[in-house]
Amino acid sequence: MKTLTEKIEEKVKQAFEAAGYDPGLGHVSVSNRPDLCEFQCNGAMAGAKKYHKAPFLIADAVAEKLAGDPAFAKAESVKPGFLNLTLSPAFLAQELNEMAGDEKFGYRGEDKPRRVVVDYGGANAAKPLHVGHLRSAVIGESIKRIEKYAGNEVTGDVHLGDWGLQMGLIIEQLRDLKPDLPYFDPEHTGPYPDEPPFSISELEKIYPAASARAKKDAAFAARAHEATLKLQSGDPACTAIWHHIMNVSRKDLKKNYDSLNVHFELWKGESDVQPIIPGMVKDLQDRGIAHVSEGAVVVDVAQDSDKIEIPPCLIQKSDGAALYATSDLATILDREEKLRPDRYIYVADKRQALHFTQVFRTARKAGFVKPETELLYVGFGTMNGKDGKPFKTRDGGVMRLENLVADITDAVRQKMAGSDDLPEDEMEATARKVGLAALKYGDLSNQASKDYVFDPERFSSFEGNTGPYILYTIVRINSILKRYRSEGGTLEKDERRIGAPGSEVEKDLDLCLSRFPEVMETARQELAPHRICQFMYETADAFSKFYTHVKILTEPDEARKKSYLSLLTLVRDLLTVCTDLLGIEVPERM
RNA sequence: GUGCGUGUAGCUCAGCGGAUAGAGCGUUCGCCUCCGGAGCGAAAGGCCGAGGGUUCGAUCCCCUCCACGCACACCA
Repeated sequence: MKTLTEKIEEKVKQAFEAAGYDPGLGHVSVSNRPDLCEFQCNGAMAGAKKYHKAPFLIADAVAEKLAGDPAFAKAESVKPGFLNLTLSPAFLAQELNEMAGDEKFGYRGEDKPRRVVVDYGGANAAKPLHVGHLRSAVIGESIKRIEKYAGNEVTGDVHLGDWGLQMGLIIEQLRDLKPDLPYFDPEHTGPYPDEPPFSISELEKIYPAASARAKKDAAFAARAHEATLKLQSGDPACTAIWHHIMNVSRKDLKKNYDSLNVHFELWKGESDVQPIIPGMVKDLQDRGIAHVSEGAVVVDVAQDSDKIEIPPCLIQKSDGAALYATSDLATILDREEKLRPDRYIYVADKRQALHFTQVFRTARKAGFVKPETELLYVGFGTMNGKDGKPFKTRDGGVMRLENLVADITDAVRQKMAGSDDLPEDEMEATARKVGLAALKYGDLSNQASKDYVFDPERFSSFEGNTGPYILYTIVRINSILKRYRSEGGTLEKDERRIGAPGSEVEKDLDLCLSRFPEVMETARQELAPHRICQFMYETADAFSKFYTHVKILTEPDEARKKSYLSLLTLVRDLLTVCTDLLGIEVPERM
């Protein structure tokens, strides 16, 4: 179905035309003076010059044409040449009923379904998730859900960092810790054990220790480098260890992402694409797209239209090793073969902007993707502490993601202590859900591209524009609906009918809800979850005002009561859809 | 140095060509015999970083400058 603004705009354009003016002037937007009207059109002022006429004369003529339309309670021309539109209550109610009856509440979704790959998460094998991974996971998951809701066929790929020097570091550190393992016995023949030689907690200690050691101990660093090369050339012992690292690590990462309610369709990694790299590099050189420069293989990606100089994309080091860009390019080839995406979305730290420009240009230049394939990059800002600097633990270290979640869950649990008497286990599960909501909403309500200040106290507050407050609103509505049913009331789908608003607060709530399809439209186009957050808060706010001013369950007029309850149902449904789009779960009670 | 990004209320952030620039927190006043007060009503608080320009109209577009952040081939 068409969005409300589109429907109104259509009418206004017709009116412009009927009055003898260019219908293109009839652009309509939500009023920025809600005290005066609900929608506005400023086209008369834009057209004043063209027609050599005072703008208010044009607006007057258009308003006159709109006068008889039952959709409007008022269509008036004001001062310099504004066209102020107020909907008739019946028209507004009709709009809401159409929305309520629609599967996606009036959101059309994408005109034709696309195949979309979302590359997010970006975890590294053998390293615990830390705060740096939070944004990619949370934003990526939300974008993925938004794309799905738009009707697209979406694949999320965690794209693990599983092939770098870290593997060599772990192998060599393990050699020193457990020299008796068969992997380090040069005499060993036959298969290696199936059991991993370490647990996840051991593995998590091995890596940081090795990494720190390599910085001081040049000999150790050289060994690690050597081991990495051996792994990359297929050495059986190194490969066996690598498989253990991957199995242990992947299992743990999956568990951690699951607990964040972040799920990937694919668990690919850089290693998957290694076999096709040599062929790809050769192909690029053969076709003259890549060339050797200072010993390295590069692709020139500068374009004439550039105002600045974009440095060439480096795809092979002078020692022959592949790089970040190389594996990203090979991954594109791989995805083209297996998934044929119409749209690629990369969710990564905004400091990687140049890298993605280079990769995208190379992919296009080499013809790896079709010209119409969209290559998109969502660069997100840093999560800062209250001091405005990147978020750290108290002693200056990197905070593990699970500790961060635990902290915010604690904060939530404390605030919930005085509320409902929930049984212990439900309390725990609820605190967890609310905590995650606090964390995710706190993140997603900011524009992704900007840095933001992480303030657990503020995010976990149950007041104001926060995740917990949104959840509270949903839970509260559910509680009212439940109460109504427990008192014998019924509200089957065919009984639901939202009536014309009978008060200002009700009308405001109606108008707010009616914007959902447009909000979704912009959220998808801009890949901007914060638009959804904004909608949610406005809705929750409008609901609270409505709720305090209108008695619902004690309303004597039965039809009106059902109308209120139908409206509440729609509020609840829309908010629930939105929480789901953000990857937030709603508890039963809180 | 070159380029990109950011600068909006005390703090955290929306808005980004229109009429009186919004919200949350914080502050100050009101409102709990009432469907979950985790709320509602009100007040105070802004040369929208500075200066030019384009426009009937600029927080928004263009130019210059200032401040901060970030990136600039063999890390990912």
